[in-house]
Amino acid sequence: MPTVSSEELAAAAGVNSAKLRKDFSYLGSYGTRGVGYDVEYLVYQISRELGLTQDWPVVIVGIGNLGAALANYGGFASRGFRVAALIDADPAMAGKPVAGMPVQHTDDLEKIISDNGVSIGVIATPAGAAQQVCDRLVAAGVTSILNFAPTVLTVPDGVDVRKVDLSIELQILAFHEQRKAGEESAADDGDGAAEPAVTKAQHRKGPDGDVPAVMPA
Amino acid sequence: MPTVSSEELAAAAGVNSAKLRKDFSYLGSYGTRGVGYDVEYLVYQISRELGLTQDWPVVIVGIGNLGAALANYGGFASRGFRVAALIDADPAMAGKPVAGMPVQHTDDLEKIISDNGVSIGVIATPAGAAQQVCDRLVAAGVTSILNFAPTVLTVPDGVDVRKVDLSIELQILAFHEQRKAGEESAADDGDGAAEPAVTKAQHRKGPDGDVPAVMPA
DNA sequence: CCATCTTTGTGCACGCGTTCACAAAGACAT
DNA sequence: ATGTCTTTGTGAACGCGTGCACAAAGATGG
Repeated sequence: MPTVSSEELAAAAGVNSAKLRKDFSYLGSYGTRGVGYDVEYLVYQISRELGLTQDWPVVIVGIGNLGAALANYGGFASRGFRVAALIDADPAMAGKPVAGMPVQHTDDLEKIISDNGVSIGVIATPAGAAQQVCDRLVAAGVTSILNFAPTVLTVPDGVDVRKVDLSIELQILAFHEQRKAGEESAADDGDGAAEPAVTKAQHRKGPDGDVPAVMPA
Repeated sequence: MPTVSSEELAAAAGVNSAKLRKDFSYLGSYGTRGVGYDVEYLVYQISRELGLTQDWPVVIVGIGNLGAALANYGGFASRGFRVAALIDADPAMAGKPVAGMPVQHTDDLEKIISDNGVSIGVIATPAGAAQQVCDRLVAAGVTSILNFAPTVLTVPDGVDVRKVDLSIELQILAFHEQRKAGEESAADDGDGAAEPAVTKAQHRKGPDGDVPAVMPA
């Protein structure tokens, strides 16, 4: 029986082994003292807790470049997601195959949701259409929405929304890039993690008090 | 002079006003006691600290659906990013316009990076090509990489990498969805934030000890 | 010029998550 | 069976971030 110790896993993941053990204990993944964790059992338990063993039908609304990219994305299937339908408002798109699947028209949205028992919807429409699409998804029974449109969606209680802003990650990189350029000496640890600008305030109200210490010249 | 108080901003953002004031103090954004913060000055300071006032030329490598979607994404320009070039390995793509810009061939990658002074690269290639592209970007002088390919990239010290996994957000939604379905009674607070599975361990090593309390039946 | 009022900036305390450290548990050898 | 060795599971301590509460600062009015 192949096993791993919390120490090995922690080293591989770069975290503290005690924390890892405590986290596992929350999931009830009992290991064997003196041996470690049964790999296969552990994988199964974590997969199950994360919902990876379940089949999640999703619909993608808005089949532009992004929608098509999502439809083709291989990572979904392996995580338990199944693209049940592609929906677009453009009549010219209807029937056209994308990722080996015909695009359906927005008119049939409610029927598609209901027929496939979809509870998760992905919105990849332009900003202007997002709220309207969202409302229809919710009305049709969708209770979780992943929003790629640059709009903040309003939803009733009980519906989860997560917004993906493709430029935020880029901004974080630019932020670090700026700091690299600003202070050539004080080297960044470069672990890629977002970190607070300064650890301790360094306020001076003196002559040049309007240029805070943390700012690049 | 239009101003805002920390109290107003905190209410709008849904956070504690003291925390907001403390955060601002780290940036050196001095407000005026009895009045609040000068809106214009505040916006400028935060923009500057975040690097929004700077011009960041970026290249996008891999102009498939996702690359094209990124090239067309409007959110970049408004955040200080400028798409300096689109690069693809397919000779058939070369010269073809995407988002009003001709796609260039991978052969010219190094020259493009250097000519435009690019320090941030976006990888939207298939998984197989990502590491190779990454190596060339780094060798050409790129020090920050945004990776959309489903691979973990290896880079030398001093280079920042951020990986965007489009299915992670979906997985978080599915996780909550699963919990909604599992325990109809114990209602989720529905704030959309990721939260720990349980707040306190509830271990029992009894007869049915292999079914942890947090697991759905 | 003084009093009053508003809002900032921050010391301090609280609470939560992480880490330490160890007892308990099981494997394995003798 | 008994002892030793390894690794888990977890109580307790530590550290850090958040929130409270208040003194300081400046505006505003009499």
